[in-house]
Amino acid sequence: MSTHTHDHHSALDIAKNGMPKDELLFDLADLFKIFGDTTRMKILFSLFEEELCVREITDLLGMTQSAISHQLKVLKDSRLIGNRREGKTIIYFLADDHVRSIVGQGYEHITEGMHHDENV
Amino acid sequence: MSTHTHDHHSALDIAKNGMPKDELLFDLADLFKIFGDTTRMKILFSLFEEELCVREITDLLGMTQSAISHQLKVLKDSRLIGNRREGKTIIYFLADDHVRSIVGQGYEHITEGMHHDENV
DNA sequence: CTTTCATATGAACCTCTATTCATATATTAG
DNA sequence: CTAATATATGAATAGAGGTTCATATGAAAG
Repeated sequence: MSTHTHDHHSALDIAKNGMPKDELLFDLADLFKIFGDTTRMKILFSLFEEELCVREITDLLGMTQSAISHQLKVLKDSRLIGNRREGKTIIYFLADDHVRSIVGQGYEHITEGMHHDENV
Repeated sequence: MSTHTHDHHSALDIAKNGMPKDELLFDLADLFKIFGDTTRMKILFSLFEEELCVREITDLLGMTQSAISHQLKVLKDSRLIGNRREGKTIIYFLADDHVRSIVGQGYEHITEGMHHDENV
């Protein structure tokens, strides 16, 4: 499927190689769409600290169990989180460190803007 | 609750200090929402290479000038891009390197996933 | 088995947002 | 001044996505 010649190219190479295929752009936008929702962001922040079952996340966010489950599915489909069963409960956890990296970069962008003046 | 002993100082500390204020979460989600659109992602990729005026971006993406201008405004309001006037044309450019970092992390997450089995 | 607890899921509803269309603003040329 | 070019913007439309409601699935207890 992929005819690329990269083994592990730094992320910045995407800039040098011109416009990537539409499919990649679509996938990228799709990934960031996941982060672009307050509920999902709260879930991710919750899981930054520790693994949690659905009930715990539901209580933490003060939302309905259904809404949480729906968003957990979205997050899991994007492989940002994983889960395992323990008896009747299901435990969710962060899948990898990209979540922390991505959110961290976003955090920096936002907080840096706070020190500057708005010259628009 | 928190039984972790991690000790990094960086933006990732946000993970340790518990759930941040709702306002920050909202701002973060809002920032990522910007990246969660194919048109805006294409614009950003275009600007990875070089500064471009509105007409050039419009031609590159093959969309209407109005649609592009609307999205350029969204990107500029989020301070992801900047612009300057040169005669009648207005040149747009990336505002800082957070854009590259954030998109790069997302790119890595996606491409790494390609080596694994796809279970959706 | 049936019941209870924990989570998942499909459908409907509603809000949000990206595009289009028409028009406005700004700069330069004549 | 008017005309032409380049970009911006407001309103309306249409589609996507998040929450709710009702229900289904799955595991353990009685």
